[in-house]
Amino acid sequence: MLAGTDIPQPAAAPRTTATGQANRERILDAALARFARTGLSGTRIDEIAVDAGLSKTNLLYYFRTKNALYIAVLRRTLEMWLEPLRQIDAGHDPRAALAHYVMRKLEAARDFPQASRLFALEIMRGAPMLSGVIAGDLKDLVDTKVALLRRWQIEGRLGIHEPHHLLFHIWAMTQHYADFAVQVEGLTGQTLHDPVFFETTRRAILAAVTGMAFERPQA
Amino acid sequence: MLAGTDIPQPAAAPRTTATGQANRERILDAALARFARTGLSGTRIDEIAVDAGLSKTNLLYYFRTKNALYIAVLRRTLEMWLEPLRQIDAGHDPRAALAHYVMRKLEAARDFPQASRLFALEIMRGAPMLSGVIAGDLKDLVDTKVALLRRWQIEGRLGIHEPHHLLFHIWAMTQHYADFAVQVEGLTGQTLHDPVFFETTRRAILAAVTGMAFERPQA
DNA sequence: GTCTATAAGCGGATAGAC
DNA sequence: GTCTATCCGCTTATAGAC
Repeated sequence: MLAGTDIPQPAAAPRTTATGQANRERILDAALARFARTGLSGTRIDEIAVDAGLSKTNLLYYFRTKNALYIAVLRRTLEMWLEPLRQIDAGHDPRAALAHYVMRKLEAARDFPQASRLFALEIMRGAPMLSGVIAGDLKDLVDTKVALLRRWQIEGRLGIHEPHHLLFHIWAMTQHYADFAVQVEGLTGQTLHDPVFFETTRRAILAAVTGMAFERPQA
Repeated sequence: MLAGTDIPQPAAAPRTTATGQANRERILDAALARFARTGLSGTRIDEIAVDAGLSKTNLLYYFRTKNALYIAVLRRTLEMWLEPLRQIDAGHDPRAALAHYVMRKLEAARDFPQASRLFALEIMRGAPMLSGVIAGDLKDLVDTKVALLRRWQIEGRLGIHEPHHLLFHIWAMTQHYADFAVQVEGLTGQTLHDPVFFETTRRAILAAVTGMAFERPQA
């Protein structure tokens, strides 16, 4: 699942499993919510503890340091972040595959905006904890998908633009609604939780993707 | 320039102008670079001081508190952030206006990525310092441009998608290359400073915009 | 596993001389 | 305007009883 290009594994904390396993989960949930909003340094460990219904000391029993907790959150969220991209595969029609990918990513932006924001913050500060993943697992995955897109191009089933940009732009547009939700809501009064707004957004993104992938380029 | 929906004005600091005005500038530059990377809480005031070639105490002579400095940086950068959008106006052909806007935004992503990141971080933490701007100046500006886009739609010169999304997606795609530059470079080995990469990026974005704005929607 | 201290350090901010 | 010295609060982390 995660190879040598892993997020550094923090010193193991007690895993004796019991009610303690539930605590662990609640801590990770609370930590994700906080870290995704205020970042690593902007988040206080006792805020997380309160959110999780524990004392600060007790939290530190489960995760020895704030940084270890942060890394644990990053690891737990990573798969959710990578997974939708895995689903693009040669078995599908390019158009259907891209439409499906957009749908998955937009659902993720609606249902798990924190995951998007967590990685956005991490990447924006230079990805000190994720550089290995970006250069490793993510790059491998992206390279694979880019190769597939190129094959589709050669077969004439996809437009001429550089496949990397196609992926970047799908990420950019879908994640925008998670990362900048405050701005989107401030300017339109709406969120992806409104089914009509969700659908309008999805169609606009799809039109953009279609423009990149399936239309004849202009002179 | 900035109305009642302003960023809160911090207590005035000495403006006696001299060599001190130059210091002021250097502090603001250094602060922008730091804040745009590590955010308000992740940035230490003495790091900024060192970058600006001053002592921490001396920095605090010019800006009484870290927060006041942060607000000053935000204010100084705001116009750069808003300006490209102002240039879309009725005098232009829709296609040319959008192409010009994409160009401006992508140049900004290349030349002033810090501005983009600064506001991205601020918005992601819930925009505590910018909520007034978003609800005020930015909303007014966006509303004006959206109205223009709608007029173009009625005249049949623009596609059927919600104009807000057109703007959001242009922001998302262009700013992606600033905000996620580390990831883009990690995955492609390239940056917008490479003229070929810049041009390829620009064309892909334009194709997306064209898909949203000028192509017949699919069934 | 959870609690009550408490240590330890960092970083923002002030006082006051020069 | 700039420096030295210092304060003080906040936050992470530990010690050790229950």
